Amino acid sequence: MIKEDLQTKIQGICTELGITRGVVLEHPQELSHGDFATSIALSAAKDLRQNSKELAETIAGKIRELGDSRIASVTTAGPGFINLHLTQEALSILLADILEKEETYGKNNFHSGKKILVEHSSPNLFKPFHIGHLMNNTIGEAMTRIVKNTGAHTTVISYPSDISLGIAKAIWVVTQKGGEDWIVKATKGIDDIQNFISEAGPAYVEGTKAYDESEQVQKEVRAIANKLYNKDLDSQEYKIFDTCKQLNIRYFNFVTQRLRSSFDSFIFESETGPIGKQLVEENIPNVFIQSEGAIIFDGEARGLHTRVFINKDGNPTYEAKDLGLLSLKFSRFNPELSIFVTDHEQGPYFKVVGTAAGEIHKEWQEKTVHLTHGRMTFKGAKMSSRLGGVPTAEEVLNTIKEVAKEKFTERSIGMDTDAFADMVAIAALKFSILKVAPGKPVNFDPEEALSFEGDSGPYIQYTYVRTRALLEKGEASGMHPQLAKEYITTDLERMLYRFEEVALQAAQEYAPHHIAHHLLLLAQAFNSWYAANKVIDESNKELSAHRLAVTKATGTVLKNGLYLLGIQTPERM
RNA sequence: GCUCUUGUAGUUCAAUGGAUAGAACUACUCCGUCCUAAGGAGAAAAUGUAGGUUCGAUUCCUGCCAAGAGCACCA
Repeated sequence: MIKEDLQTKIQGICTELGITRGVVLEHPQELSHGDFATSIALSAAKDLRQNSKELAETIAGKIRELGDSRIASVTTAGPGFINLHLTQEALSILLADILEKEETYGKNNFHSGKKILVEHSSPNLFKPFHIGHLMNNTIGEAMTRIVKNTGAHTTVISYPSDISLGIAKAIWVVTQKGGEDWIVKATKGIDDIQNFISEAGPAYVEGTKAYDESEQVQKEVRAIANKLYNKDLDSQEYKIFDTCKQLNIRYFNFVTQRLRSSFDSFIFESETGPIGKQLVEENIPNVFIQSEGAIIFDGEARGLHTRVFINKDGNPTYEAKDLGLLSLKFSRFNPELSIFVTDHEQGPYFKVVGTAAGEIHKEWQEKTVHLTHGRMTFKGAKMSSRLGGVPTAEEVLNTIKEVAKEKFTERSIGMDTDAFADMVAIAALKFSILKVAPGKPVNFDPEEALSFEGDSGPYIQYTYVRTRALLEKGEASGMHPQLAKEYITTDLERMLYRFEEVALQAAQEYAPHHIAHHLLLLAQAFNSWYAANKVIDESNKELSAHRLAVTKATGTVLKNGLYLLGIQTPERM
């Protein structure tokens, strides 16, 4: 990467001058200041007891002496900034690199060869996949792709909750309705997962209500829960549970596929309890201690808060189950880095669990990275839900899709409108999540995301489509993308090569929004350039060929960038 | 109460301690165009508050104010 290369060279010069600080090269906000800039002279001036302006001039002189053919000019500015301008030849080489690599452009080897495990989208089976999961999936999928882009071998898993009192309640409802017979009816006797979910979705809520209202129901539900926990495979209830579980998993796969994400494996909550419990018991009293009849981790003694791992009844709590999950992750997949994504609210909770885990196996804590995302809040309660005000993922997607469809009928595109509307709807939603820095709450304004204007996924898709249309038109006129030997560089060309750096930064900081932000800047630069320059000009074929090459490079970067965000690129819209 | 997170244009978001705090939406002025106007150009608008560290602070530290979250057998 040109940035790293130049940085190393300048670092060498600075070290010779006795500067001990690390040189940081950045892109000045103002493009006219140059392609790269460093403020090393400003920060080092005091150490060396020198005037910062003079020091900047000294360093600039040494950089000029390097005679690097990529550097057009080295200037100093203000109190001691050093600005570098790249030569047109250097930019040409960078552009040619994009054109040559195409879909592989933007890859790096930051995690080359490493085994990385990612867990996200963990659903509560029997509860609908809701708006929160949509957010979790979007971030998890983007991080997976970004990490894969660094050369890692990734394995993606999900951790479905398949056992709880709540699930026993849902099974009770299904049993009341007629058990297996009802399931067959609800699925219309075939594999209609969607219909099953819309029929069975309310069961969870109904079960909770019935449970709260009747002691008899409570007794029956507990009996069911026992059968589930004890894996009473021959019981009617367990069979119903198993059928429902399989259908729910099918549904989960169905929804996540619609979102363009897939999973290599699952670890179920029902697997983690016994393992977690055993781990806790094996580590008394060095990690866990008895307190008030329960087994706890004394977080307060470590500056955190205390949590119960095994309750008075001797059952593992969520804490112990998460410990079991960690254990399974490392024993099954042996990752060098394990990433998982949850709601931001679980941050303090996992800090405690992580600390406890670290006292059992250091690597469990050291190799685990917890990414969190904020809650999604709504502006305007446009999307209703039968489930206590929390819209399901499908309700959200379908609402956006409908609006997208209306837009397309205006345009009348000659292709499958339905699939197409889905693609754009998902882009709008995902982008509105991913343009925000991680960990912050997302204020989702359906109107804004649906407007498809400004900072949006569809805006970038549209820009990409524009590049495709130009290239097609060029081909039709017999003009092929070809960089000119000499040309006047534009801001657009100077932005394209930065994508490599951005993709790396996103991986290093676990921050997909850097990519989203860069794509917006690039799309804007391209659209300005497009408005100011006629790309296909029959009277100047050489210039047209060059501009087509720049267009092609832009399209490549936009496409690769959207891919890393988990967003599809249409060829026409 | 204790702990943590967050306060940036009217709104939604950016900004590894650097140059004139960058976009988008909205309101305002233009471009009906010829390669896709889901576009482009222009003008207006912001760092919660009081200190501190620094050549330089939206960024680091402290107090205050405001919002959100977590804090014992739920998940």
